[in-house]
Amino acid sequence: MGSPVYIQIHNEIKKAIEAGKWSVGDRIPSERELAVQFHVSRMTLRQAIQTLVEEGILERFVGSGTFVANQKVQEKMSGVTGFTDLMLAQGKQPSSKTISYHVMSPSLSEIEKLKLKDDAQVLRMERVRYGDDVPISFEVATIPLEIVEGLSKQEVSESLYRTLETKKGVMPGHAKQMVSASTASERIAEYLDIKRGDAILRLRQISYLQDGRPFEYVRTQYVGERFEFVLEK
Amino acid sequence: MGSPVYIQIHNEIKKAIEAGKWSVGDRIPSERELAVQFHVSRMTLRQAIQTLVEEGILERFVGSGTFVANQKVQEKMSGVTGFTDLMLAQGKQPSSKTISYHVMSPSLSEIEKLKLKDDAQVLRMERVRYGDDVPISFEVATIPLEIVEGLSKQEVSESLYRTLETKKGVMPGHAKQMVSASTASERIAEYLDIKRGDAILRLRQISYLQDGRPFEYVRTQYVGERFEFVLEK
DNA sequence: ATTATATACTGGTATAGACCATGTTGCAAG
DNA sequence: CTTGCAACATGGTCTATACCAGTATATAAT
Repeated sequence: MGSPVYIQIHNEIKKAIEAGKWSVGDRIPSERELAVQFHVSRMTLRQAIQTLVEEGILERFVGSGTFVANQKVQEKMSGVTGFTDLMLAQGKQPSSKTISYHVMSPSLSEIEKLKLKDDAQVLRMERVRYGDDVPISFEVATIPLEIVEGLSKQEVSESLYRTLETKKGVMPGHAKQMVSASTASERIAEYLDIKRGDAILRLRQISYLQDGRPFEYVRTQYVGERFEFVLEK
Repeated sequence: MGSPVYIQIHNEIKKAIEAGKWSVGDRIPSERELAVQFHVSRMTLRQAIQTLVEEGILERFVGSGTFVANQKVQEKMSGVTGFTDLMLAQGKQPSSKTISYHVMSPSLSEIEKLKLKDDAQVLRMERVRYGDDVPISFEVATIPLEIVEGLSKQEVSESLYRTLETKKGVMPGHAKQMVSASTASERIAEYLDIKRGDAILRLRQISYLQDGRPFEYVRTQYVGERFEFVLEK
């Protein structure tokens, strides 16, 4: 396992809570107890708890203990969740067509956004996304090769987020999104079944793992007429 | 005196930065050096640095050092704060021209979004917003009349958020935003000094007070070429 | 039974060391 | 002068321990 011990413990505790070992309001064992259970020092255990507190999953009270907080599930999905869940949440059947799928040397922009080493290779995918068989977006996704090593094309294409959690034990953290507007080029218009010059909502998203490493850079062009981005803040 | 040592150190470093001892981009002494200077262990010193990093005042890079960050005031503002602060945060001089300013009966859409009673009146403003004298957006803002009762036109136009806090003691809470893309109509293109058909980023925003009452409904059309919406999640 | 008090337990702070992976730098080899 | 590499510096992680200030609980005094 590559990740630090406290991240591993963080993940184990999080899973235990999700699995129902403790419910909202329950007190979890004390730091000293957990430190023994996980065979680490209390300071390390505290670091794991700290990250869970920062995520709002746990609450601490001196003298009383550490408790499971009442999760506010809300908007945090908006950025970090993928297209698939987004469509399903709106009752639409998601599908996609892969236009290209190549390993290549990254562009300067990709090197910068993904903080790549000069000699790093990336996987670049172009896809058209559909909701109920209507084209919704054209996207170009770039992923450092080291992230997807050992994963099949299907695993990467279908649901990268879920695959990363399951197979690699790494969890997406935050994401940075830049939204702007433009108009469709001839090529994109063809893919999206619209006319050249029609309105396009552009979304550039850099997704980061919990340790801060960027793992995906996606540039998406949404059909303006068919897509709306909802945010709560 | 009562506060923990790491908070005291936090304050001292923060003051030193504000006093100009280090500027944005400067590297501050290493953790080991500072630990000696402040007569504390490195772990304690790290805790002080940690709080400053969380506040966005410092940035850390392994192998390189710890640096004074260029304050990104940005994102949490993005929704609930107004245009004025948004521009100022990006170092641009905000200004605006009011196109219209009328009290009227609300449209059906406005009644729904602002949860108005049937006989309620609203204030509707149309404005063009500029950053450094370049047109950035055209917006239509609708506010229930009861919210702005007793406020001058200037107070409403200039910075509604600040005025509400100061004069009425109510604080904006969350906001819901819907983002989409379209192209400019003839009228809007003229206001924004672009061509008909140019890309427009549309933002519809409903802002709520902390008690959950909606107090503002704004529809903004941003010039696609001149505006980018940055989000972090 | 109620109230006071002592005790045990909790998370919060702090220490002094250690090792690691990565970034920087200066020196040696070409 | 450039290149490659070794030495060094830096933040990141981790240990084992200690004491503190709050909270909860069992115990003793009323």
